[in-house]
Parts: sequence; C-alpha cells; structure tokens
Amino acid sequence: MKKVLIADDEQDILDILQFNLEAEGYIVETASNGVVAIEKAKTFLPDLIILDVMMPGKTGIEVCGILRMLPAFKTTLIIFLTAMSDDTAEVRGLEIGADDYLKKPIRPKVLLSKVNALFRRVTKEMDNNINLGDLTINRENFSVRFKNEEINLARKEFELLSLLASKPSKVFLRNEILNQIWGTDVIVGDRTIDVHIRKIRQKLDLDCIKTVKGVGYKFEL
Amino acid sequence: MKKVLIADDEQDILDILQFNLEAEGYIVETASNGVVAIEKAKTFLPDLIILDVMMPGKTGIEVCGILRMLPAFKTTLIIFLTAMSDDTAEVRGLEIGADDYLKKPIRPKVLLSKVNALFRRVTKEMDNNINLGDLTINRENFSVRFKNEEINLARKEFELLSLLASKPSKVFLRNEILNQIWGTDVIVGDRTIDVHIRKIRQKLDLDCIKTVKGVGYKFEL
DNA sequence: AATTGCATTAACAATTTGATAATACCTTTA
DNA sequence: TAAAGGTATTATCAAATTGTTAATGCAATT
Repeated sequence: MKKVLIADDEQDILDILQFNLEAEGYIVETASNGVVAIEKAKTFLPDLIILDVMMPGKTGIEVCGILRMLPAFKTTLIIFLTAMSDDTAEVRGLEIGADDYLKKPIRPKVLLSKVNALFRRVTKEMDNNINLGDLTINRENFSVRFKNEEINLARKEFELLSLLASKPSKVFLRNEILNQIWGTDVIVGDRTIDVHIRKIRQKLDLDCIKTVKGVGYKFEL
Repeated sequence: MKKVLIADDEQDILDILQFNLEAEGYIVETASNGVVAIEKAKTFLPDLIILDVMMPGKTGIEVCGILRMLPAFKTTLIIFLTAMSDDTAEVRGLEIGADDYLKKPIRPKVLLSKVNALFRRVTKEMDNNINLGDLTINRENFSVRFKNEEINLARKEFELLSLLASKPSKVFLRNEILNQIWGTDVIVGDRTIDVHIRKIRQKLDLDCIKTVKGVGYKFEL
C-alpha cells in the first residue's frame, strides 16, 4: 500500500487531494507548508510527494531540492502542483528532479491517472528483472546471464524464457504461451513452441524448462 | 548529505549560519579563525566552505588561496563573507577561486538560496556529462572525447550516442529512440537510425553500440 | 554562386530470426 | 506389442531486420 504526502498551503486543496487519493487506496498525510513537509517526509517516508510550488516560507521547488539531496529521497516520486501557466516553473521543477507536474485547477481524474501511472512505471521497473539462482534475466537489457556468462537469446527465445521464468513452477499451457508471446491474432503451427524451447535448452545448458506432457511447459531449477 | 564548513571570528554569525544550514539538512562544522578553518577542512572534507574575509590571523582570501593549492580542495565550493561594500575584495576573492560571495549583514534566505544554487549547479554539472571508461560525453559542450581524442559528432549523432550512453546496457527500442530524439510528431524512414548508428560506430572505432535484433540498440563497453 | 556539412532516403546486400515440415523419439494404453 | 498421442530434433526456406553505400535535398557558410 503506497504512501503519499501532500504539501499545500490551501486546506481546500489538501482536502480534495486527500479524499481522492484515499478513495483510491493510498495512505495520505498532509503538510501545510514546506518546512512541515520536509519534517513529515523524514518520518512518514512517503512513496510519492505532491508539492505545491507556491507556498509561504519554502516553495515546492526548494523543498524538492532539499529532499533530493537526502539519500532517502533520491528515488521518491515527486509531483509539482502549479497555478502558473508559466512554463519556466515547470521546466525548473523537472530539472530539479520532479517526476511530473499538475496544473491547477486540479481535476481529480487527471491527478489519479498521473499518480497511478507513476506508480505503474516504478513497479514495472522494479519488476523488470528476474533472479533465480545462477540465472539472471534482465528485461531492460534483454540479457540473460547464467553463472556470469552472457547468453545470447533471440527475441522470441528471450520472451519465452522470460515468460516461463516470471512464475517459476507455474505450468504455462501452450495456449497461454501463444497468447502471451504471439498474440491472439497470429496463428502459428504446433511445433513452433517446441522448436524455441529446444533452442533455449540448447543455449542454456541447464535443464530448467520442464515439459508437462499434454499440458505445457514450466520453469524450474 | 552535504557538509559545510563555516569560518568566521564572530560567534553570532557562526550561530546564525549553522542554525539555518542545519535546518536545511546540511551537516555543519565551524571554525573561529583561518588557521582552524584549514585544519578542520582537512579532516572534515566539506563540500562547501563559507569564509569570512576579515578574520584575525589569516584572512579568508588567504585561507582560500592555501586550500586551493591542495588537490583535495580543487573543486570544493567556497563562498566569501564580506562586510565591505568595496568591490575589490569581491573581485580578488573570485579571482583566487571563490564560487560566490555574500555581503553582511547576512539574510538567511539569501544565504540559503545561494548555497542551494551552488549545489544544484554542481550536481547538475555532474549529471550533465557522462564518463565511461575512455569515453567522455559532455552535454554542455556537445563534445565527445575518446582516449583524450576529440571526436566530432554531428548533432543527431551526438544526441543518439548521448541517449544510449545515458543508461548503459539498457536496450532502447527503436520507438523509444525516435520519440526521444525526433519527437512524437516527426516521421522518418526506417533506415535513418541505422545510418546514424553506423556513423557513430565509424567515428568512434570502439565497438560499444550493440544491436539487439528485433528490439533496439544498447550502449555497452 | 560555390562549397561544405548534415539529415534523410533509396536501394540493395547481409544477416538473423521464425516457422514449417519431415522425421525420430518417447510414453501410455488397448 | 503395436498403435496412438504427444514431444524432440533437424534441416530448410521464407520473412523480418539490420548494415552499407551512395545519392538527394537542404541549410549554413564562404
């Protein structure tokens, strides 16, 4: 469950944001100015911070700059809230290390879609590589290493291994595999999967892809 | 977390600066004269040194001169504190290698904005060029050096290399590359990327751009 | 006006990949 | 044990993808 810290000097805005985010299942804390925001951030350790740019005392941009200097907030998501149509603020914010920005007046729908999108992006990135024993699959690098040896797989081979390894021990039906990798509208022959499986087995000379006769394949070390 | 050393002979000033900087999240040490400042600098290794110009014993300018001769302080940020309205000190300070100066009386806000700005500048510069083995890419100068040889890349070539090198090992999909470098609304032919890649490979005769067939390209040493 | 350099495209070569068919193999079952 | 149903293997060919070179058009520079 994700934590969100909101900093704004207008109580109305805090209320609107808090209500909508909590309805979506987020845990929300609020701060009414920049200094409080920094303090709360340190204890609350949110996954996302929404910062109003214009606040008395410290501006959101300043708060962002300060937080970004702390190692604990290097990767924390930050969204700026700005009333300015001025692009300068926007650019400066992103330069300083904001992940997105929102223009006032706030549309709850837009807010939620941005927030959700950011979290999706992050979890996706985190989910991006698989580590099983001596085998490492990195979806970002399209690389497979086995005992520190780089193994070169073709695209389909990589996708296939990647799919099977994404849920070790789960048996993937042939149909499931076809849908995931070839898509629903492509039709390929029966032996196609076998051939790819064979190539993978050949390249990794590790017996990790098991055949479940009459059913499908599964990955197991 | 950044470290700041303050040297001034007036305790009041030390207190004010320390309080404000610590509130901002900096780690602060103080010194009440030039000699102590030099000693503490050597052990504390601050990222920033704030030096009062007028101190008994050694002036801030002298301290700065001494420190700048030591390799450990070649790139340390230095700010002068001066009560003089006289421009001469200011100029001399910058000549000797100060990064900024502050006039007394000190306004905490001004101080903090200057300090933050300096650190921003530095981190930005660090972010701005890429250093990988014998290869250096400087986004500010649009220059690429390989083994200290300046390599002349055209704009698109530079942007492409720069993009790929910004995340070594990450595979950039052709689409991703098009969006990043050409933008979403420009349509270019299929071979455009390849041709640029080829030119880069030719100019750097280093085999660092790898093709991942059916996927994209990645930078790897 | 001529030159230079760059971005793009076109055309073709080279390479890699994917799919299939044919055949061999294995396991289960009648 | 033979037949049936499924999978493995291999070679082969088609398709997709990328590499390479030269040519074109354009803009800045001389």
